[in-house]
Amino acid sequence: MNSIMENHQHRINDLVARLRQNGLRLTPQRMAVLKAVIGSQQHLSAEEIYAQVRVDYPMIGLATVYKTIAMLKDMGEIVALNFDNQGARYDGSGQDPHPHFICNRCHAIIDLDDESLQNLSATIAANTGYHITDYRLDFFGLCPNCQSQ
Amino acid sequence: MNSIMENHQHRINDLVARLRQNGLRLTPQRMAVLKAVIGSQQHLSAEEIYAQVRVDYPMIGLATVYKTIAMLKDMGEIVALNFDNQGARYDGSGQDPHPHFICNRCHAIIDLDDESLQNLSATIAANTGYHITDYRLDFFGLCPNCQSQ
DNA sequence: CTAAGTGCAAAGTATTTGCTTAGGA
DNA sequence: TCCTAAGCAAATACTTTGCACTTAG
Repeated sequence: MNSIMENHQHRINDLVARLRQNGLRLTPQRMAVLKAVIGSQQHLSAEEIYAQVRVDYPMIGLATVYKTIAMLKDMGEIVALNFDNQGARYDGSGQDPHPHFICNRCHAIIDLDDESLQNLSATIAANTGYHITDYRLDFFGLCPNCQSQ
Repeated sequence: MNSIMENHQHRINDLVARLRQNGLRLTPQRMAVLKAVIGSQQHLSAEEIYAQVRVDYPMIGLATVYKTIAMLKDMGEIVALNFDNQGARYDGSGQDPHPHFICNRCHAIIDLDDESLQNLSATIAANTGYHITDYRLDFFGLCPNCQSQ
């Protein structure tokens, strides 16, 4: 078992425990949505999650996907990424807040993790007096593949 | 005339020139929307712009406001800020891309301009090979006023 | 004069909600 | 058994579009 799978297994165990703690139920639909989101390096839309979950659970409704997404957001398992156009994409990487790069041509969303950004919030907070709890940073441009076309 | 007003006047002159260049018309509605957005340090929503413009132009339609906003976006005069909930807010500051701070309690949006962020894009671009043309950075937390409550 | 813009209403998206039935604990 | 969650459809919120009339250039 590789480290990514171990990490997923750990998160699933953790999720199960926290559902029980809060009197929430462990349903197949919830497991399926969680696995779809955290099992993908992509940043899926609600429709894409829906399509993927339907492979194994053809009876699931889109509303259930949205409700489960909302629950996972509340639990801090996933993060919604909204952009100016279209609907949200969901980041299930489980990492602390991190920047993203969005390619304007192929629309890929790539997780970034640059050391120089780790202290970003602290620096701003110190300079302004705001109490910062979270941030969102997106870069837009062309990925290497699209640059060469 | 103070520097803010001079700056506004300059932008309006510039806008008029560029409208002419592109065969677009200079209508009272367009002027009113532009003035509402750039004349406010706030980051207004479409509805707020609509309400403000209606003071002087009671006949204007919301669709016209949206169409004008779209035009001003295309011209680079204003920037749309989308968040996870509700509708977009518009930044008419005319500055290069800059970070924002959003208070989770009073929902104020404040323009930031920290020196240490100026070279952010360049640093990331150098480290990753992506060609970065733009960025969006939002900090979330509590403003000083809301911290004390 | 004439093409672009306005204003209205209708259509589109993305997401949420209400309600009845199903199914975990 | 009991109460939360699923599934469906209807509702909502924001924004865009189509079209006949108006108006800036």
